[in-house]
Amino acid sequence: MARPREFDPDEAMDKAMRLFWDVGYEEASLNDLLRVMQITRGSFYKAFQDKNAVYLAALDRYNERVVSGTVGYLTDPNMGSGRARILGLFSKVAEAAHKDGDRLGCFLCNALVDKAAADRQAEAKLQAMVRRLENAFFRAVGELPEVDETRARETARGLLSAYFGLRVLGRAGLSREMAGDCIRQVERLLD
Amino acid sequence: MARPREFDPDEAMDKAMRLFWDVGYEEASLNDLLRVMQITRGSFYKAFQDKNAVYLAALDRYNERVVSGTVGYLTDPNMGSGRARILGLFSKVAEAAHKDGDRLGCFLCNALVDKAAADRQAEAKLQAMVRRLENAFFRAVGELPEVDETRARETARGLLSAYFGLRVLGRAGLSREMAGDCIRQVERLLD
DNA sequence: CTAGTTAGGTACTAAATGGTACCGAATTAT
DNA sequence: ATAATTCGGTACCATTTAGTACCTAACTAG
Repeated sequence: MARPREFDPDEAMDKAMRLFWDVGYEEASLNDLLRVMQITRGSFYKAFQDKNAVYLAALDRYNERVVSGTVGYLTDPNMGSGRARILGLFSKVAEAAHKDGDRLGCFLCNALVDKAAADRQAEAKLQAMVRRLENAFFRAVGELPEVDETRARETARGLLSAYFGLRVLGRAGLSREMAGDCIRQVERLLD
Repeated sequence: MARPREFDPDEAMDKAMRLFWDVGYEEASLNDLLRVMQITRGSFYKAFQDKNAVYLAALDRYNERVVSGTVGYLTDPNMGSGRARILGLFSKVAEAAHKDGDRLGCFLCNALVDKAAADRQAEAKLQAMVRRLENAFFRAVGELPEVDETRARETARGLLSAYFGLRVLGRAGLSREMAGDCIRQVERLLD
């Protein structure tokens, strides 16, 4: 009963997420957002609330799309042993650090560093994602032979920390050699 | 042969570094800087070049003061065995994450995430600091029994990644329990 | 065909941004 | 004392910021 939308809000949100992911909240100006989303101011404020709401939505989207993918991979018994899945994840992260000339890194990790303290809503979302990742590692580690619950939790947290560390080093432009070394250390945590 | 400065540029730079450290480059407005440095616009532009130059100087300062301190600790034979120094460093990091309600984290780590891609001068400084830390870990690891050069380099890089990981988790407000678990995993890398 | 409704586009606003100009104040060399 | 010089403070500047107002375009229900 009115004029239909000429853009796909879902696609636009996706572009917004990518921009926030890449450059963070402050560095992404509204004009930058409009450019990558390929919409104008009018459409933006009609379809969405404001910049901050879009940022929070981008975090949700990252959780639903990317984090869920990672959690799914880490906990999918069809993708090999727990050990293989963990190492596979780290290999993919290392590989991504080399393929993306953009050095995207991990939105969660980036956001933890540059937005964590500021926004309470964002912080809650970020902590939830951290917990999801930790629990996914925990489940994968649980499949290793001879690990009790306590040990599995410890290892999961060590892996989580190693994961973020690799992401940060990715932003520093780590060499293939260095990535390999980091992964070899992760391997040692699994023995 | 002129009016003397009424503030200590060194102290002011220190305050500037703290602010950049805490909130990053973009989030620290010039007014914020002037407030924490306790000087006015006139003094700022007389004593320093511009905001970006102060940021770069803050990175240098962090390198000279904090990174050098960490490197010194990691490589000082008077501070116990290589193993003890490494674990001591991680304990201090975990402790800092709890003492600072501010959740400062590590300026290097923060800057890698939110400024790395943007500024070429900053990036060079950051990569130099990363190398210094890696080499410090390498020297400490070299003191462990039964490690050859290759293995020491690998371990050093694993530790570097774990270090940044813990710093990121610190920004997420990690629990004391979680920090302990992460450190226990670091311990396993040293066996 | 028309009235009603919503989207798209743009001119605009108030506030904040980093940076400059320029003034008076404080000091020193003569 | 005075000239020279640098500092501290502030008014100002152009630009950019996120957000709003409002008009026209496009569509649908009747």
